[in-house]
Amino acid sequence: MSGPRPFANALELLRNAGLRPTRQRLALARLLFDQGDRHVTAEQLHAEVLTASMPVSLATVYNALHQFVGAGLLREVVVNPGRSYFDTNVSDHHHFFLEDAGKLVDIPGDRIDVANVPAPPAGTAIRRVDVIIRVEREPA
Amino acid sequence: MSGPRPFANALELLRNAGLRPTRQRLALARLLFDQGDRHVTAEQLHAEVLTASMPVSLATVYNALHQFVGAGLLREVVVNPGRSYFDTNVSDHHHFFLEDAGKLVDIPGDRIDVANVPAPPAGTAIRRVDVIIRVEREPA
DNA sequence: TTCTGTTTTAGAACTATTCTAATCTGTTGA
DNA sequence: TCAACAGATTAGAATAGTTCTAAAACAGAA
Ligand SMILES: [Mn+2]
Ligand SMILES: [Mn+2]
Ligand SMILES: [Zn+2]
Ligand SMILES: [Zn+2]
Repeated sequence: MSGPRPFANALELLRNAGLRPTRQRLALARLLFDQGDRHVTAEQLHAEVLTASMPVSLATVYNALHQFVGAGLLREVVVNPGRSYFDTNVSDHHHFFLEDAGKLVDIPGDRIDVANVPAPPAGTAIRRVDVIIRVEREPA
Repeated sequence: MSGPRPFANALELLRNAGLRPTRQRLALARLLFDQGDRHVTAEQLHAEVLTASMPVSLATVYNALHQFVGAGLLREVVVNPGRSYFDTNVSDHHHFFLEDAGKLVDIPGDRIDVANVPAPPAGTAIRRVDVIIRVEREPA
């Protein structure tokens, strides 16, 4: 019956991940995980945390993002050269990429079938399958 | 019965694309299109053209690559943040990405079925569907 | 508290790419 | 044949995103 308990969640999240719950990491974790699924860039998150009047350096934002990826709390999505997106949805799913707006939109994993995938090259194993559907503003 | 005629092909290719057949563009087109399908980075291609003792500036390599993409002779493949690959195979196909080696391997378009693709967000149209299968060296 | 290893930080460094503006070249048509 | 001119090339500077460095701050243990 009680609502979400943001602070406790972030604290637990970091503890579980074996990361010291510093002020900076708590602030970033709350911004990332207290809302629904998100796709953010490092600079976006940095701007957000400053706006929330919790100054965190950009280096710390990058450090935290990579630690969160390493802990399986985030995944990195590559759609654009020269800019990474970090995705709070770590379940099996795919993406629309709205090129004009630079926005990612989730496609649930079970809404797409990737069938007949050939065997990977000798000596390699599949780590992940990414389907990116690039969409553009519809011609009028 | 005659073998391939590289020079004539590159010349024709550029003419068809509405691009002046300069020495630099001819050299780059030959390197790109006279062999089978290729996936190169700008720096790789630059190194190749220098080795072929045809000095071309890096700026020109980038200019030409983008012009070739615009003309539909190449497609850009994004798998890594901070580095673009250019693909001479412009037919409908997908990729294995060997993360350890930084190499792309083609998967013919008809070898993969992407089914049940949901409708794109309102006001947008699908431009392209990219399937990237990330593989890693198999654990021994 | 004090201590110790971890984290944060400002700013420098780095990498891939793009830009600038001066020079050069391919093409055209007199 | 050769100006003339638009288009192409170039070296080097600039930019953008990210990573690195090494010094200061901090969290947690004792
Ligand atoms: Mn990264
Ligand atoms: Mn590009
Ligand atoms: Zn997602
Ligand atoms: Zn390819």
